[in-house]
Amino acid sequence: MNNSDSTNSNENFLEQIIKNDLDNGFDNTKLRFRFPPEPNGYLHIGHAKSICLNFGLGKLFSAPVNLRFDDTNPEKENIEYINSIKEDIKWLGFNWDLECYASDYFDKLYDWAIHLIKTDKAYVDFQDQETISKQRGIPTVPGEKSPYRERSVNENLDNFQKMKFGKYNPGDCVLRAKIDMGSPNMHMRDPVLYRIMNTSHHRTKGEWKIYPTYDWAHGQSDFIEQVSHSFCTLEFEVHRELYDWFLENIDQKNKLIPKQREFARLNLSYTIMSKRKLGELVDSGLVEGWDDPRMPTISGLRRRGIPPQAILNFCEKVGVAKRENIIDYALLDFCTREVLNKISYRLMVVFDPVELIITNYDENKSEVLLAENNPEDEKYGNREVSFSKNLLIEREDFKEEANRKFFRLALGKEVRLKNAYIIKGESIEKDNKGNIKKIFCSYDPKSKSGSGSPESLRKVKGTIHWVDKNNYEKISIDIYDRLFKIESPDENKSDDFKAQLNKNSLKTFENACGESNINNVEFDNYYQFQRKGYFKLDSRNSNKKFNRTVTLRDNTKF
RNA sequence: UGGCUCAUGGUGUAACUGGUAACACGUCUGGUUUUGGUCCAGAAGAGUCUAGGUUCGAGCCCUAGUGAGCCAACCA
Repeated sequence: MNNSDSTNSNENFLEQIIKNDLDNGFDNTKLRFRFPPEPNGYLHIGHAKSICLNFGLGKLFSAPVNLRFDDTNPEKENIEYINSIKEDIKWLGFNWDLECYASDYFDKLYDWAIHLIKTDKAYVDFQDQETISKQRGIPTVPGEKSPYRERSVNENLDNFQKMKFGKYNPGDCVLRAKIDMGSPNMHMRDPVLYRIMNTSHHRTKGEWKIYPTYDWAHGQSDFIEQVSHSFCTLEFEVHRELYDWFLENIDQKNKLIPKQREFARLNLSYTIMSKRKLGELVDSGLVEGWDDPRMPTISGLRRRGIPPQAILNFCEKVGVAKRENIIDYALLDFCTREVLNKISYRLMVVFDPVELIITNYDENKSEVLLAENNPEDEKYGNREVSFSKNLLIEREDFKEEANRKFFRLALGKEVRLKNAYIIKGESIEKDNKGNIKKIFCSYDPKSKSGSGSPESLRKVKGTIHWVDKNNYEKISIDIYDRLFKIESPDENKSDDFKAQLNKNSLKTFENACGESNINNVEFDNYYQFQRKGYFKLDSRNSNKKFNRTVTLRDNTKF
């Protein structure tokens, strides 16, 4: 399960940056990383990449990793998201050092803002948002200065304090850094540090009327926590100049200055990574919730039955670089199967049953047969499965006439019943619509599986699963397909991304028939329904509903 | 006055301070198998965006193009 010796042989460019710093004399005891989610939604597989990266670096360099909630926008954030984020990280198996909140630094941030004003590097601007936006210009044309830009320090101090104490209303004014309206980098054209909001914050409640922007809060939070390396995704690359400017201009000396570096975010084919869009799917009821098994959220993957180790392996294989990418969903499937094959308990479940009658089997007889729980690991032991004259098999496992590529049951053809006997198709009975109602076959009494008899050792091409018609349990099964019809729905910038949804992403089998052992399944275990795929008990329903995690690899060619 | 970033088989990632491309997934063969699973063996598939340059030698360095992404929220 842990292929670290083969996959870790190449270090990614962020590891190389850290090693270079170490080689150049950086004190390795000063290494510290952080994972800084905004609590405005649930974490998804893209965040998993970042989590694996940051916490993985922590493990590699024996350095602490903080969990920091970037909670600077109370209008979008809430406690439910905070709790889900913590749960997901723990489920993935990581432990953070400090649990931090940007909101814990609001006082310090305020003091630094005062310092910026006093050093004539920030000012209160009373223009409306639209005017400020226009003045900022466009990337190819320099912006123009705000008429409030040259007000006196005392005036700015006074107004900023009034902002803080609620003397102004939202939209009346903002605090801006005084940097360079002519910079080719738009983020340097006097960015906003504080805006006024009357919204109550989930942690500071009504204490603040002003809230810091991302740019003003993030780097300083890294600094306060003495994070050595602050890794974020590519879109923040243009923010780096501002990140560094703030750190240079706050009144703090002789402390470690964090280094921001950027890597490419993860994209998965046929799904989306935008928290906003995922939230829209939830709000519009198009999915059952953030943890809908079709969602690329960590909670969705968990509910679907993907084990945490599979996600860890996936993130390892995906790598870390600066190139835009779309990862093939097949890679996630591979990682899932690789882990599940080793740890899942096998059961037999018939999804779409048709009756099979063994003509030469005694009507009053029944047997208890032995079946392996996991052929990959004998420690999983065996289970007992009941067998009788009347069975149920998968409708698609029978054909009246079959070509040479069809390895299953057909008239005149032999096939093995998994864990039981070799049978031969003899005849069928149809209803007046032509649907097959019953399949009659004969069995070879000496071919019992595991008996060791020459007959049991005979080579027959196909093996099919079955359940005893006199002893089975009805269960419900949800199977899933890709959420979107197109490979890269996130590329669609418009809001009608929902039009690209795959309407057939969910299919339910209400009347699947499982061997009676299905009564003993446990929620924490993973299961393989033989020949059908991997399944997990659903977390929101009774113990009779399963989610299909992923199919088995299938080379069927007929 | 535009700036920044990226470009290697179908996909993703490698290739140490230059020595004619490797690994994984996927695809295709064959073998084993009481899961058309697993496992085992093997194959095809890029000559590294283009054009120049430096060099004995360039995927790596330089120049110029081309293509893609990001930046003009009081979002993060």
